[in-house]
Amino acid sequence: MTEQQEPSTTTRYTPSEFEDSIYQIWQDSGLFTPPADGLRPTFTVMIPPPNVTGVLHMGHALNNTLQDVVIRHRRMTGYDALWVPGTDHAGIATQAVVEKKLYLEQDLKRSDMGRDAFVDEIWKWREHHGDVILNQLQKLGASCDWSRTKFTLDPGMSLAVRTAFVKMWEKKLVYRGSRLVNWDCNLETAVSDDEIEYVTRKGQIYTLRYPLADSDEYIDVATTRPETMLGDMGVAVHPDDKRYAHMVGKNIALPLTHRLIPIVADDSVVADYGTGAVKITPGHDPADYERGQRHNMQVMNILNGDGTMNEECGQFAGLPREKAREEIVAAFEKLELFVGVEDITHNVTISDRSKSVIEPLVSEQWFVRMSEMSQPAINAVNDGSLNFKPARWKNVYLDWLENVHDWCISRQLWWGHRIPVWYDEDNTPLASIEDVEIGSLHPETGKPIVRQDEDVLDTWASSWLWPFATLGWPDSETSQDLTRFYPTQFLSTGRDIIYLWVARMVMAGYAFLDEMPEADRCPFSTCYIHATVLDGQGRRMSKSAGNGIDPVEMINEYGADAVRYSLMILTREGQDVKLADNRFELGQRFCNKIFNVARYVMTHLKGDFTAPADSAFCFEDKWIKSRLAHLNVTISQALENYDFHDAAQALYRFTTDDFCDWYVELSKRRLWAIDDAEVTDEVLASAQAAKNTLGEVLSDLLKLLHPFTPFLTEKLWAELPQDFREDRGLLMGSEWPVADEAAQNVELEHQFDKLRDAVRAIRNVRALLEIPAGNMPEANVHCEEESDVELFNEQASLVSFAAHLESIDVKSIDAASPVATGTDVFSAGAIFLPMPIDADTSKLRSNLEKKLSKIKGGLIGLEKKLSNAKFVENADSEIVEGERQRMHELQIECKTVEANLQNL
RNA sequence: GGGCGUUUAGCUCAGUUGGCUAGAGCACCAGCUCGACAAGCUGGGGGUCACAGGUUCAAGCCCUGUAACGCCCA
Repeated sequence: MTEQQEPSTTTRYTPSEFEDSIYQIWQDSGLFTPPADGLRPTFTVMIPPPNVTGVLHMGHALNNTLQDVVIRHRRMTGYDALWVPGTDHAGIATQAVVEKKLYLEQDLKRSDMGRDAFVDEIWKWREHHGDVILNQLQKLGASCDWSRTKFTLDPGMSLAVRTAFVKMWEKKLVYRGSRLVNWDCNLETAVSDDEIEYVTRKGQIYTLRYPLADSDEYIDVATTRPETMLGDMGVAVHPDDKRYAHMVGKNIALPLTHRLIPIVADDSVVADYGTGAVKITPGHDPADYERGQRHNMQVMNILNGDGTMNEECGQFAGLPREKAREEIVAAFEKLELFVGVEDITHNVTISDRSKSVIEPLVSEQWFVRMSEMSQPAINAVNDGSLNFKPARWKNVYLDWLENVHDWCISRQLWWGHRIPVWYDEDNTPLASIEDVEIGSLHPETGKPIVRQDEDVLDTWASSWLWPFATLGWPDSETSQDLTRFYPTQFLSTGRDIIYLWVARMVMAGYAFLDEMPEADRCPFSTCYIHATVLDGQGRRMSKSAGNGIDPVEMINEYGADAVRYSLMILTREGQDVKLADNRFELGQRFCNKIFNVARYVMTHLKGDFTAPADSAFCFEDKWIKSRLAHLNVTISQALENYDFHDAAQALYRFTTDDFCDWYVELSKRRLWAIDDAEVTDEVLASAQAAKNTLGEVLSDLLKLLHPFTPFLTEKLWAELPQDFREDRGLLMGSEWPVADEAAQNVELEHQFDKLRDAVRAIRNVRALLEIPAGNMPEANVHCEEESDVELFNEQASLVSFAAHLESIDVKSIDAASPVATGTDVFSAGAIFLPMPIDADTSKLRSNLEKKLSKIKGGLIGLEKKLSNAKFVENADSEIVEGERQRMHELQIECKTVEANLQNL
C-alpha cells in the first residue's frame, strides 16, 4: 500500500471488498506494536479479556470500538499506544462447555476421566476454539498488539497468581477456614458473594409445630425450606415477646430426630412477623449462622455437595433436597405436627453461572481478607488518582469497597489456577510460588509434604492481576514492559463488573506492586463505564431471549466502519443504547458519503500539482478551512474527554453539511469554469486553489475520521495523491493534523451563514413558486446592514451559483420592494424573486401568512419582555441589547412580508 | 427497604454556566435522472419538553413532590 492506488470507479461503498485486506496490511506493517525505542510517552489500554468460550456480542463490539477509537487517536497524536488483547480462562463457564461437549459426543464424564485427562481436553478445546472472539475483534478493526496477546492461564499469569497468593499468605491476607459459603449444587463448588443473584419467585411457606420436651406446649415456626429442620440447632424468639418468655431456656424435642434443641431469646427476631418464633439452622442460612454463633450452637451440615441429604439425615439420607422437602412435610402431617402451607413470593438466591438455587452450607474454603486491602482503592478515587466516567459510578465502586466482605477464592473445579498450597501429613499448609515436591519436608514442621490443595482459584483471582501481569509482572526478565506501560490510562468496561473486576484490580495494584511508588500503583487513571446495548424494545440482549443482534452479521452486511460509526454516534455518555438492526444504516450512509465525496475530490487531483498563490484562494476556501480548524479542536477535545458521541456527531455535521453540501457544491463553480472556451489565468488559478483546498480538507478529514472509520479512510488515503499526504505511509501511522489557528475566523463563518441563509430563502421561494431548476432568474437581495450589501455584492456569483440564479441585485433594505415578486426574509434581510407568468401564488401566500403570524407572535413577546422594567434591569446588558436588535429585525421582516402579501 | 438512571417530534436521540423562533437522524409530504453519491439532492410539515407546584425578569435546564419505565444493592 505504499504506492498510490487508483481510485475506485464504483459509486457504492462495498466494504467487504477491502476490509480484510486492509486489516492484513495493518498487521504486516507492525504498527499495532508500539516502537521499541520508547521515545514517546505511552498510552496503554488493557482489553477486558472476554471469556475464551465467548463469541462477539454487541456489548463487546461497542466496548472494543471505544477502545480502538481511543488507541488510534493516541497513536496518531504522538503516543506509543499499546492495546493489550487476551482472553479469560473463565473457570466455570469453560469447564461446563467442555464437560457438556465430552458428554454429548463421547458419553464421557469428567469423574470418569480423572483430573489430568479432563484438563488436557479443555486445553485441546482452547487450541481449536479459543481464538474465535479475537478473530472477530480483528473484523471489527481492533488495533491490538497481537504479539502481546495473553491468556489468563498462561505460564506468566500462573507465576503472577502464585506470587500474589504467597504475598497475601505472608501478610496473612489469605486464610483457610470453615465458613458458610454459597454452594452451587449443580456445579458442586463454592461461589463468591458477588457471583450470586436474587430472583423473585413463587414459593410456599410451611408452618411446622415443634413440641417442647417434657411439656404439652409447642412452638410453631415457619420456613420456606422444611428440609433444613434436620439441621436445626435451636429456636429463637424476641426477648420482649411475652408469648414465649416462659419458654426461653427450655428445650424442644426436634421431630424426626432424637435431638433436643434450646429455645433462646435473640434481638434479631421480629416478634410480629409470622409466629414470632424462628428455627435456627446455622449450617444452611447466613442469618441463622450468626444467631448460632451468638448462642454457641454447633453447626450441622445436612447436605452433600450435589444437593442430596447426607448421612446425618437418617431415613432421608440420599434424597435430593426437593424430594426430602415433600417427605418431611408428609412426615410432619403424619405426626400431626403440620400446621399449614401458604403461597408466597419471595427472593431466592441463585447462582450466576448455573442459575440453580444456591444452598448456603458450611465448608472449608480459602478466603481473602478484603477490608485492609480496600483502603488504598478507596483513597484512589477520593484523591483523584482514579476517575470514573460517568462520575456517578464511583459511588457503586465505593459502596462495595466500604462494605466489602471477605472473598471466597477457592473453587471445587479442575479448570483454573490450582491453589499453590501443599500440606504435610498433619495438614500443615505451605504456600509456595515454586511447585513443592511430594515427599520433601515442610520447612516449618520438618514433616513430609503429602499433597497439594485440590481446589483452584476463582477466575477473578487471576483477572484482578490483569493490568500488570500482562506486562510481565513479577518476572524481572520481561518486566521492562511494566516500567514502560504501567500504569495504564484508560479502562472501558460494563457496569456489571465494577466490583467483580474493576475494584479488585485497583486493590491488587496497590497490594502487590509494593516495589513501585504509591502514586504509580493505581492500574488506570480513567475507568469508562460504557452503555448497555438493548434491543429495539429496550430489553437486554441475551442468548436465551434470542433478541441479540450479531455484530459479525452486521459487519458483513454494512461493513465494520458503518457498525463502528453507528455505535459511536448512538452512545451518549451514560445513556443506554436501544439498537434495532436498521440503525446501522446511519453509519452505512455516512460511509457511503465519505466514499463518494473522496472519489469526487480525487478526480480533480490528477496530474502534476502546483500550489496556487495565496491570492487565488477565495471566500469559501477560507470558510471551509476555518470550519475544519474548528472541527479539529472539537474532535480533539471530545476524544481527550472520551466524549465519543460528540466527536462522531461533529464529524457528521462537518462532512455532510459543511463539506459535501456547501464547499464541494460551491467548488464546482470554479472547477467547471476551466472547461469554458476562454480561460483566463485568474480562472485557472482559482480552480487550482479550489482543488488545493479540496485536497487539503479531504486529507485532514480522513485523518480526523480515521479512529471511527479506519478501514474506509485507510483505503481512501492510499488513493490520495502524494501532494496531500506527507509521506507514503499508512494513515494509521500518520500524524494527527494540527488545528490551524490562523485559519479560524468566526467573523467570516458568520458572513457565510448569511449567504447560506439567503440561498436557502431563495430556494424556498423557488420551490413555492415552482420555478424549475433550468430557469435562472435574477433575484433581488435587500440587506439590513450596509456591510452586508457589500458582502453580497462581493459574493454575488457564489449566491447565484448556489441558488441557480442568473445574477443578484443587492440593495439596502430601505430600497423599495420590487413589484411582481415573491419574497422571503432571512437572517440579514429579504430576498425577492420575479413572479413567473401564470404563477400559482397560493403556496407562497400561505407560507407568508404563516410566517407573518409567527413574526407577530414574536413581536408581542418581545414587546412585553422589553417593557418589563425588571427584565431590563436584571438581565445582562448583552441579552437586553440582543433582544432589542431582534425586535428591530422582526419589525423589518414584518413590514417586508406584509408589503409582499399585499402585492400578491 | 435503600440508591441510581430515564421520560423532549411518529421512532431513536442531542440540547453546555438558565437567555433569540427547542435541534439531528430515520420515517412522512412535495419537487428533482444537475457532470461524487437515488444508500442521492432541494424544500417542507411535525413538539403543552411525563405531570403538579416553586425559585427567577426569564425554566427543557435549578428546587420540591407525583407517576411510569429500567438498573443496582440489601
